[in-house]
Amino acid sequence: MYNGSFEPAAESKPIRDVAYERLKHAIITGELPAGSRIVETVYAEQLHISRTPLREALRKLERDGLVEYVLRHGVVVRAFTVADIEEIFTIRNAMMMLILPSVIERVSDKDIAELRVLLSEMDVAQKEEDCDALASFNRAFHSKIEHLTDKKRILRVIDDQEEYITRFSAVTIASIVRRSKAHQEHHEMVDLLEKRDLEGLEKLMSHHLDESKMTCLAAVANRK
Amino acid sequence: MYNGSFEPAAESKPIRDVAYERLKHAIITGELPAGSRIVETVYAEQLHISRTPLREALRKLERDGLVEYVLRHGVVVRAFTVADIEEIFTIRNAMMMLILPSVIERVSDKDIAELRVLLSEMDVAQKEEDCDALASFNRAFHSKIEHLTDKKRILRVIDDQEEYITRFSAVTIASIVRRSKAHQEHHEMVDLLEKRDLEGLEKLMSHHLDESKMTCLAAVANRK
DNA sequence: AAATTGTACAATGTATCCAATCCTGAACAA
DNA sequence: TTGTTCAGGATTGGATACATTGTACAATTT
Repeated sequence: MYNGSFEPAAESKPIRDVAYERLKHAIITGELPAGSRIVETVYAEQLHISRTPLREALRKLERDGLVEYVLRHGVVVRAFTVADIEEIFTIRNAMMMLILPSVIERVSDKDIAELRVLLSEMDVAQKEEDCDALASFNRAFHSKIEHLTDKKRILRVIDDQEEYITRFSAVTIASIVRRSKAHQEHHEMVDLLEKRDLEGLEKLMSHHLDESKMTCLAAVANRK
Repeated sequence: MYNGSFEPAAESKPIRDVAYERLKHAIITGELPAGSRIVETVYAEQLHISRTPLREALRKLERDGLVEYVLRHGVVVRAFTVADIEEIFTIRNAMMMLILPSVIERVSDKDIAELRVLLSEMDVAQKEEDCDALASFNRAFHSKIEHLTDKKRILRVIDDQEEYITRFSAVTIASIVRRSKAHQEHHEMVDLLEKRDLEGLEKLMSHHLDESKMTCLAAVANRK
């Protein structure tokens, strides 16, 4: 079936994965707010696919914990409480501490150079107050550092948790004060990485994540 | 469709979840060893269901990380390396440390009494060298302690990781020396819980998990 | 008016069908 | 023997059809 897009063939992945990513993105960005009911027929039609692949996507989201399945009632987007955010950052912080030694051990000069390139791009976004770009660079920056580890399973836990809070990243970055402080800390992180200073990096990263948590909690509390 | 069983109605959950649990169990117990290919039609027929719910079950297993999906080739049961086991125990240990304070805080006298009942059942299994029973009691014991926390997300991470190692629990328990030592430690744990001794419990639990990891690693290494 | 029952519609649960792709192996040529 | 091609079966990907369940609301009864 022709879906109206101009993807140049390839069609490298199953349509269910496309649906999965679309829905996940919609949930993470808040386009589909907590409590939204996802009716199979509606979204199948909207994505121009049949119910079968859509349902497979929903099963994945279910295991991700992003949606909740109610027996014979379909799936509903799950809500996040303050306690959830607390836990997510707690997990993320603890896991980060577990991988940092391997990150320090494995980081190459090339990696550091690449991180500095990213930083310079972030400098621009920071100066221009382009929050969207900053949010995406932010994520790329942290992701790049995390992926220096060889601990694949721990990394996966971190990635999973980060996915949950991506929906709040725009909110977090909106705080001008925090934004400039965080930006500075990113520079410091690369410096510490270059010096292979594990202890310093542990302290800074832990602090960085704590601050991020605080801003996130404050932002979410304000929402109400 | 009538499936030949005598379940007295209820039929509380979708057939896809039954398939999911069956397959998960088969993978965890090793009935489906690493590398096994799961052909949809074969297992659909075997479980007397159609491919649709089976595929939904596979998508869940995929997100669990228990099987790997190969494009247009279906799913294959994933293998566990020594590094995987290392990481799983590392994660489990770190997460356990995060929830223990809340466990100590929330444990009631009733909980302790129930744990002591479990312990006495384990005494019997230990004396009779009933390894199967012991393995299942073991899991119940740890599960009960962990579920005393109110940190649902951290608990979920722990549960996820434990699922992965359940397939090795029988192997771990087979070691007579470790078995009796572990049994003793379980008694000590309840004592420390009763005394609300957080620090002592942290130390013991961490040690307990480390020993468990060692035994597990040794057993897996021997396999080769 | 309140409660209850009946009925139609809407949504999920499951099965089946068709299409696209991949793998295998036989046939054949170099 | 070795490589190549092509036919056919096996298997996944996706769409559709059918079955079951739940819900809302109207009609009816008390």
